Amino acid sequence: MPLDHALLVALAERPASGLELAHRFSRSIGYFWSATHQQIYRTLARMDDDGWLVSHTVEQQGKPAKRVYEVADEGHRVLATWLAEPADPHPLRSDLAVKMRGASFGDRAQVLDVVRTALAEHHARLAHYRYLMSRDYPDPSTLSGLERDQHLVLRGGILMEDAWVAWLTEYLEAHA
Amino acid sequence: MPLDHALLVALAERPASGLELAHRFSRSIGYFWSATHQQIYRTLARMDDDGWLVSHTVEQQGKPAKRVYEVADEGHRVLATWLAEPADPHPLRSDLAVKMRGASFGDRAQVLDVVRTALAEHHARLAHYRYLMSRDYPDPSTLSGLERDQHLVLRGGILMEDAWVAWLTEYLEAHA
DNA sequence: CGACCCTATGCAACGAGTTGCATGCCGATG
DNA sequence: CATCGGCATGCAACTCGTTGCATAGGGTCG
Repeated sequence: MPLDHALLVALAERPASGLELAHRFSRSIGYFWSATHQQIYRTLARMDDDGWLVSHTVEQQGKPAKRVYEVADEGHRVLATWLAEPADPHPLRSDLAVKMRGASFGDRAQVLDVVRTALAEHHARLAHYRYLMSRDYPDPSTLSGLERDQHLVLRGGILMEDAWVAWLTEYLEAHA
Repeated sequence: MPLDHALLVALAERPASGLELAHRFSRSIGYFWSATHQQIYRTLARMDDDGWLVSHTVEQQGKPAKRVYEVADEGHRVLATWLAEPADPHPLRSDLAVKMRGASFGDRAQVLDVVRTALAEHHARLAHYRYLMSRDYPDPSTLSGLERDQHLVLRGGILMEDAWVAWLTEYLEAHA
């Protein structure tokens, strides 16, 4: 599984410590890729062992020292190779879809509540993405390279959330 | 992870053997939820042990006997309870999104090829979903209960694939 | 009839992801 | 000053998912 590669991309964008990565993954990146700090620490240690990364400790004032990782030459090679490989798209894997499909085997009113809660969540995410979009990329036509790609991935998040909102809204209307 | 519950829904719709479920999961259901036969066999055995299912062997002509599972009372209780619980939506977990974001750290032309391949795949899925839609639900307004839910989930698949196609198309156009 | 594929089930081993907990230091709050 | 929360890292145990392989019967094609 390419948590390795997601971390390589994140570290290629900017070197960071384990906890900083955990924060990034629960913010901007994390809307597209989740990971706990455990997983991140373990994976960083392994990639360091394998020579994909180099690390050094950084002393801080008023905080414990942190271990900052950056991508080594070997890591850049691994990343470039992986980027050129075909990506197999895996399906939704969504609890909610299973619940919607199975609603007639339980209390339908309760399932509709679950769907309403999920819809509110997706609305909130969509609003947050739009906020990030206007804050970070007010003028998309001027972007290039890394920033353009980041912008386009955020754009994908918006399209996905739009689709979720449309879907759940349709579901609720059909059961109104 | 709710492979358990996905199987309960599938078996509540219609009792089946392990292999039949594996086939269903690689066809209609599998577009929204993938599972290998291994996983299915193991999970069925555990659910049977736990009393969620009852099973009996069915002799066949010209084929080995199969073990058909159906949902027991306990399984129906578990399913109804689970259906009423809130569902936490987890994010994309998409290799492709990571590759698009990291494209500037590799050979961009190759990444664009990867994206083109994925786009073709999503186009194909979309066409297949539309085919299933017109074949199985030619007149959606007349549906009710289970069939209506199945229809709405397929509809969700179409909306998701639409979003993917739009996203990848935008990405390719931005890098044209 | 031998090779091969399909049905049908399953074991074993591994890798990935989750959960709970532990450590140690610092700063702030009461 | 004692406690609590945040920073920073990590161990251990568990579950979930994947991969490779095994078995055993039957059908088909050259």
